[in-house]
Amino acid sequence: MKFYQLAQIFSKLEKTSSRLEMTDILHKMIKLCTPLEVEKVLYLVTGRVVPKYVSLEFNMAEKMVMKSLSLCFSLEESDVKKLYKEKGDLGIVAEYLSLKESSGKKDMLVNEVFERLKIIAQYRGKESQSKKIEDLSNLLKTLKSISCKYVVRIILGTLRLGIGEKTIIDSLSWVVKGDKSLRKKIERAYYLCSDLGYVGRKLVEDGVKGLDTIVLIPGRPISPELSQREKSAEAIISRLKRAIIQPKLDGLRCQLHKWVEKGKPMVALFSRNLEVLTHMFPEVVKGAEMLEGDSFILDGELVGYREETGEFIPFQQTIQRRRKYDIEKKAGEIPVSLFCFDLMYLNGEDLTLLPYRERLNKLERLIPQNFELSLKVVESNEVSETKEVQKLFDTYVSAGLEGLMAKSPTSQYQPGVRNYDWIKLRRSYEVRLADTIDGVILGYYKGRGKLTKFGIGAFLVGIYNEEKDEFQTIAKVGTGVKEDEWEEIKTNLDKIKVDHLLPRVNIAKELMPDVLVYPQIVVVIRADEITRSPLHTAGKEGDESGFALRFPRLEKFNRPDKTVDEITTVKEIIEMYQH
DNA sequence: TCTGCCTGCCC
DNA sequence: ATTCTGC
DNA sequence: GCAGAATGGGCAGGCAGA
Repeated sequence: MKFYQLAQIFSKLEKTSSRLEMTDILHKMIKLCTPLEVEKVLYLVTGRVVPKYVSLEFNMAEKMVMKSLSLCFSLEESDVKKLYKEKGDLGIVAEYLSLKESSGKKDMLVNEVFERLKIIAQYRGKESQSKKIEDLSNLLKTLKSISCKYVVRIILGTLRLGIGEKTIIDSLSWVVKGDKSLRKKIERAYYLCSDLGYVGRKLVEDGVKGLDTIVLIPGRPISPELSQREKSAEAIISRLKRAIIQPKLDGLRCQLHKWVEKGKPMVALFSRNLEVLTHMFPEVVKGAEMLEGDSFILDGELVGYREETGEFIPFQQTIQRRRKYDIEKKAGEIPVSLFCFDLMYLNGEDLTLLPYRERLNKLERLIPQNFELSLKVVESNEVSETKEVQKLFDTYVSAGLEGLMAKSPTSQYQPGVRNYDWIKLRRSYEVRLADTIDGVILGYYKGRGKLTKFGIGAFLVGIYNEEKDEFQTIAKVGTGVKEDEWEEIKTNLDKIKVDHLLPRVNIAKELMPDVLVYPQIVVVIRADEITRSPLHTAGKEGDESGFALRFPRLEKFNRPDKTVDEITTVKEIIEMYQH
């Protein structure tokens, strides 16, 4: 298949909003491919050249791609940037620039483009940046304009077709069966092996029976089960009737594998997105080696934890353990434990099809209660009353935890699935507990993708520093805004546009908005937490860092009842932070 | 050798 | 991570 | 309710250029 054909199909998909229709287009496209092409196309549509558990990235994002476009089409970088701001999509910019160069462009095979992209991804070390830029530029010179659009988007990982893994899985079912009845089966195979290209190729080569060889193997990560959110204890009980309740810890999701190879115990750790974490947490690896049980796969949350005091360490510190160097040193400063909550495999047996209650029992037998080597089983309570859930929630929240997880005691472990078998209730979903601030808009940024048409995709929010008598930034906000609100915000802000940074407004250069405005419009911002910030200027004193909001979102645009004199102050933020 | 920019990956 | 939108 | 696509703060590490 020619890449050009693929690009045309992408173009058609992009114009389609009905998922049924997208599935139809996609499955017909797959039918046109040879098995090897299927494999490659499926990697490409997920913005990769290898399955996601293999760590080969393009290491090329918007800045690098802009450089490549400027080289390819002999433009100043500033002009490319201008076009990007205007069109909100570097793929569209590439297509536009390529179209202006009318000379006859060649067609390339999907396979060729795939190989060229793989080469680009593989460059590393000295001069790798310029090689990537040059290779992409050469590739774009060869391709037709519509192909340029999608090549650029593949590299950026934003194909924007409205097609994700789930839709691809449905399409694969259609390829084999003519309907979506195979979805569950394909989905399970995929989430067990985490290689969509392989699953696609196997299906096309051997049909459904091709999937039978895909089973749980210790050492190979599976996609973790995910949770839905709920807003109250009541909603949880109304969905689950009975639930196993656990504290929600603020760390990194981690899957632990242990197996035996050549008589030696092996251990591997994987992140939520199947990245290898093994070498970063030696204390957890040692713990797993000491544990009885030759082979198992378990699921848990890695979190900074001081055994002596029972104190949990904040996420901002725990995450510093995700590193390549100085591991032992950091391990001394920030010890972690893996708080386990599920067991998917034990001594040769796949446990995923057992009810959760049974998996949990086996887990509790595997890890002794007082096991001290950085491995613990998370506390569980099985309840059926709303007030029991509420009580546990209050307990966990007052202990400074994120909230709770509620799980159906009878559900299987469904890799990669996000449904109401697992429900999270976060501290911040409760209005009375969330941090809310009144801030003033200091400027806004152009939007990308589907927000391009509004000319705004985020805005910068400041609070007031009474000591320095200036506005300082505390968050960028780009979520919680409805489409008509985007329009309203843009209109309002454009009326108070200023063409230079005003005195008494303190913004770090990295956060400088595309459009600055007069500080006048007051907004209510909700957040989960106040954190120290290396970037935002709120409360910043010399070398001391400022403050920022964790997970900021718009609660209310334009509070006409409040004026700029009444917005949240740095002093108040510091009080909230210390609380 | 140091530093800033950029990217990828955690949440 | 949160949130919005079309189906 | 699902699936996808917008958007956030902030950490470490690689590379290029000073």
